[in-house]
Amino acid sequence: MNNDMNDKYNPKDFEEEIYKQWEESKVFKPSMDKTKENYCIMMPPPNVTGKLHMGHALDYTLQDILIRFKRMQGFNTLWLPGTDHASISTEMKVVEKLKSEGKTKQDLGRDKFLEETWEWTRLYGGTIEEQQRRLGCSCDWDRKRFTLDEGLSDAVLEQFVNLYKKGLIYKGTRMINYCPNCKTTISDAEVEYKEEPGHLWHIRYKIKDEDKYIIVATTRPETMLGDTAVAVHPDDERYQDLIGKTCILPIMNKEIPIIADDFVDKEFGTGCVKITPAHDMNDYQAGLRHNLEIIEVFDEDNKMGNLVPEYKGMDLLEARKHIVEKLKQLGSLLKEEEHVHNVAKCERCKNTIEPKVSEQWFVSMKELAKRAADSVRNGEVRFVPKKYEKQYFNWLDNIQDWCISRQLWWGHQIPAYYCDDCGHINVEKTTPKKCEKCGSSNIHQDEDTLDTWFSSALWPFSTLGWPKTQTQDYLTFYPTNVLVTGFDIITFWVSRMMTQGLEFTNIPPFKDVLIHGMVRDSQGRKMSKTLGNGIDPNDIIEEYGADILRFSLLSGTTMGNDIKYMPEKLEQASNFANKIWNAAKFIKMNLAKEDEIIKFHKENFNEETKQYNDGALRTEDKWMINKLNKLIAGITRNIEEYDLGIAIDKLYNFIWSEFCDWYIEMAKVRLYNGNENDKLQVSYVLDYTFRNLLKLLHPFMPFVTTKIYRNLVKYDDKDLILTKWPETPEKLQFNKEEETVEKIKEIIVGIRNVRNNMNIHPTKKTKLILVTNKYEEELKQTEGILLKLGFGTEVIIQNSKTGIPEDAISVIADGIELYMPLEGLVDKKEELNRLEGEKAKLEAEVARAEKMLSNPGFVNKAPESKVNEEKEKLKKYKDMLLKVEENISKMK
RNA sequence: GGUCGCAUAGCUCAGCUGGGAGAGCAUCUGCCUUACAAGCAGGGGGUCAUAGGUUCGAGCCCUAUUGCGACCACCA
Repeated sequence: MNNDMNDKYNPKDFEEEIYKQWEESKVFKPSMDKTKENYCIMMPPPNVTGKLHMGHALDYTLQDILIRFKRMQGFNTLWLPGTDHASISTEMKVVEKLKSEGKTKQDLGRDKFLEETWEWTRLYGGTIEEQQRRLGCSCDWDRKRFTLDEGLSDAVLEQFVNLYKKGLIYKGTRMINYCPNCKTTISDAEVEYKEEPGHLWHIRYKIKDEDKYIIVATTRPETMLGDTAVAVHPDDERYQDLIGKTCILPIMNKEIPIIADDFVDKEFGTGCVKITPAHDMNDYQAGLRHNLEIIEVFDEDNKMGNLVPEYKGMDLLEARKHIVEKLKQLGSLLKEEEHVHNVAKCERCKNTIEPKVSEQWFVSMKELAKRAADSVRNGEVRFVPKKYEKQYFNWLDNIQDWCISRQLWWGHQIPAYYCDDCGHINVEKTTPKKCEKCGSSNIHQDEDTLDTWFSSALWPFSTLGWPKTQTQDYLTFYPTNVLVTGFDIITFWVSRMMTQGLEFTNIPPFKDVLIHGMVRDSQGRKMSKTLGNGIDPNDIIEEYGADILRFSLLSGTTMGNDIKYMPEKLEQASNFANKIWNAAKFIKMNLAKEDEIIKFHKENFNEETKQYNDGALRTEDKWMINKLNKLIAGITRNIEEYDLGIAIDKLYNFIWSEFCDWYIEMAKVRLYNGNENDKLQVSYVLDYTFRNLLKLLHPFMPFVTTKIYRNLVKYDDKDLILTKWPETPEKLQFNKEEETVEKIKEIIVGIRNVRNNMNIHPTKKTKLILVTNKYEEELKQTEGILLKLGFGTEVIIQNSKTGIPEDAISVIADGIELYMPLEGLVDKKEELNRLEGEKAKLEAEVARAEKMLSNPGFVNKAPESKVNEEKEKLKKYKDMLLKVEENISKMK
């Protein structure tokens, strides 16, 4: 046994060291044992330059628990880590850095910029990996992947070329979301909407050749320069006479048509909408329907264009002021009212999105999406919890084509090559020498790169070698077993892995999708940089240790619900770790010799029948083992069903209450009585039970359990991480002994209760006189326990109440009466009070049971077992009530 | 606007297919009992949001209402 457990629980002493040992001894790697079932999880790749935050910590903890559990169960497990190149955010960071040096990315040129960015990722890229190690992640670092590494880039090219040749990728002119700050297009999924206060301006446009006006309402008057129509609802009685006429656009003094289109909401504003097809999604669609001209008001840099020279180059908000002023002067502005509206924002940088008409690359999603949705609908893939299916279906059923081209350099450059002579687009994995159509060698590659999620979508199989499908890893681990991620990423990532996985491998990339909630602060707010309310998991690991962080993230949570992060949980977790630590110290200190314990096991446990020899164990040992077996079955089922919060709380309560508070206390009787055989026997069970509890707890708190496990009896050389997950032999059942000890516990609690009530000091001990006709044998076997835990000087078991002093304090249990003679110390009045209280409780119980049993509905319709249960309770409580009443009358 | 979720002890939350309301923290009382005062023992505290319904029986199932939250769509 190691000799290093004398101090207090201090995770700093061993967490990093243990992790290093694990990593060096390669225990995280799959066994590749072909006789075993495979189990694989792909770690959602964090941004390469990211830092570990609470959401990650939760995500990785859940995965690590599942992986460690399956590994212990003997599966051939792979947990594959890696990072994502995160095109926009990484590029933005490098652009920022250049800016601080007074440079732009154009100054450097593409190649130089990419070099710079690689350098940047090398500089900041290792941070999160180190933090994952600190957290205890048991992933196979040798298989680590990066979305821009060679293999994954090849997979991306394969994907693009393949989809293009099938016609599922196309280049087209559409209205897309453009972020003026990131200077790139983004997909629908990357847009979020935020309510913002603004204004609604009512502007009148004169009807041509008439002395009438049509009034439109707009939140963006600066776009009016590009208006090419005014629309009303076709059924709107107010404007029937105007449909088909034209009106004069103020400032531009241009004639534009008044059209009817049913996208117009009659109720909103004036019921008339100005149509600016170049700068609004709906207007664009209307423009297409009515064949309207598309006039761009803004230039490339999102400044005012040259429609009105006076405004050229102006910032948009600046121009808005000028235009509103101008409209006032012209008498065209009728009203300006406060108006709260939803504004599209860039998910990455929070800047306002500018809808823009532009030529981009798209993935045609309809068919792909249908297949992805169906495979969840038909049960091939299961969401846990199920409620998140809705979100998934909602997205896929209403999907738009996916804009995948980005005006960025950091990422996979689009493998499309344009012929400068004939204009043909060549799409190939490698740079073509000649145009496939005209043979010209004047060709150039598309400047744009692909959406980051285009490569992430392949993660479950590109990491295993795809498009090479004959590799051992691919054949062994694909499809993966479970994807663990937050609900916020279902649309971005889960749905895309599903569509691409099904398209390219014909199998869903995972069987289960485990969705967890968000980690919020103690007031339920999102953790954010601007609020400054974020809790840094690295600080917690530093101060409390990884086990504590892991426990605190799981205890008292339900899968899929948000987690309010309470700092108090850290205290609870620390206390728990400390409790286990102390229990370990106690066991280590008092245990019989190791070789004797091993010998005891060999001599008394039959490996074939999985049973103990008669007499090998005492009643309380059997109670402990029986309860342990039930726990093992429960925890195993909980983990398999992803009820990890329930599992850890069960373990907490079991270890603390059943094992520490009861069994260890009972064990002291035999440890301290000077009998070597007793000591050996109880040592064996202490070690056996604790060893199994550590196994159950290991996936949740891997470090402290490993540290302690190394101090227990060594049956073999296996470290805890590789030991076999406990099983529950069906034959090893001690239900009767369990019942007996529960009965003893009931008596002991009764004794403590009474003593506490009467303020009897622990040093004042009493005779314990037990009256029973039912449990004589059981009580004899457990005398020692009663004596120690019941503060007894002597245990006397008898069949009748003869010889018991009248003023003895009584504890009445079902089938057992206990009397404690306390000569003179008893306050008769107090005791009578207490007994009256007991009596009232029992009377209530009797009344309740009688009421149920006198209800013909219950007796006739409830299951027989329930009725019998109630009958037994009634009998029991009536019996106890009788005894209490007897004692009351005796006292009086 | 559409969809979904949540409402249980002072606080944070559990509560499996309906069968006597639980945990942690906080609080109160008594204990330095040879693993642990980061502890031990005991106690108090809940018309399970509201109103109906189904049922012999509802925290749990159904309907409506109220309050909170999330996602999607988006109204110029």
